[in-house]
Amino acid sequence: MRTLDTTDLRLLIELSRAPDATTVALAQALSLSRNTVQARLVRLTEEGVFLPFERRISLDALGHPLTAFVQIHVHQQQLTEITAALHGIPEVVQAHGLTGSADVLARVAARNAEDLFRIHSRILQIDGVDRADTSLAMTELVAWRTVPLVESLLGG
Amino acid sequence: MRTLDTTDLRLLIELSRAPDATTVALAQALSLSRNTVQARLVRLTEEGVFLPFERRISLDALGHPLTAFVQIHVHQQQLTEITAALHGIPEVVQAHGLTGSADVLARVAARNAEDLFRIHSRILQIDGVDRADTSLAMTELVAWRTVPLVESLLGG
DNA sequence: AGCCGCACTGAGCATCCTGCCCAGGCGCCT
DNA sequence: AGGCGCCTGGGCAGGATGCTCAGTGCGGCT
Repeated sequence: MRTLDTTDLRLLIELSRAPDATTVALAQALSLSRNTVQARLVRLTEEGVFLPFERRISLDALGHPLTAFVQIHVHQQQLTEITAALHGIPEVVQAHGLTGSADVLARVAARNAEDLFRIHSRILQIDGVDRADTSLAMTELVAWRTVPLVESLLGG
Repeated sequence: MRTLDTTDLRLLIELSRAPDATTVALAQALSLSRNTVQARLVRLTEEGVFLPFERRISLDALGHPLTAFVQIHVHQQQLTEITAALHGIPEVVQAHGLTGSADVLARVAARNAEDLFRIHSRILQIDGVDRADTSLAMTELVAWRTVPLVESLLGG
């Protein structure tokens, strides 16, 4: 993958500041020509720099204000089936396979405490799952951010 | 917060399918008038249904292909200062305060193994941090998704 | 030096979208 | 019946889009 240059990074920052800016607005914000911005946007898109729009949908707004992390201990041989089962639970918003012990960290969205309990049980019932420890997220101490990292790449 | 109705949810799904669709395109995709779609989009925006654009920036593309979860044990009295310190580390992409033991789950993006080690050390050096256990994410078994949850709300 | 490739620029043009307005229809609740 | 909220269809000016093309500046290559 090509390394993003300064122009790309500045474009990303400006886009974060004004997600709905027109190409023209972006161009004059960065003191570039419209053609350049347009070409960059196309290239960034083709390179997969932009993750799916899904990521911008608020779980809060969907009536699922609770976030929980479920640490799942599994029989590694059945990881494929377990992954498929997790896909079948819409409240499982994301899941990662971790190093070390054979376990999975799943991120779950729930309506309330009992809803969370229900989902937890459902995960436990998956074949090959040994144990599941749920931790409820109280506060988002650091809200998802990428801009600081982008800025650090700019040599800020 | 108002509960999203069927039209809102369908709009979110269509937006996920075609993030750059024009209002006109969305309107005919949902068999609605342009005015309706426009009004809905404004309302959804005002209600904060759309999270910041930042969330769509790929950490991979930024040259940080490694994702790690750092479980941080802290002195709860100093949580405010610790949070500020975490904000000072650009590689800390997100952090949650968890229930139970007094700890924080931070999500970290790193260039490579040594970079991760460096960040880990930097977290450890924060005043008030007792311990920090890093788990490297090998695979994203379930990539971030919200659409299944939206669909389940539609009664699918 | 001379040449090439690459990226950016500025201009132009037809088409389409946007943001805004208004009048009217329909279902729902009081 | 009347009022309210929401959707529709129409209209309109201004602006954005997608595309093309010629020109320019810069670095690398021979």
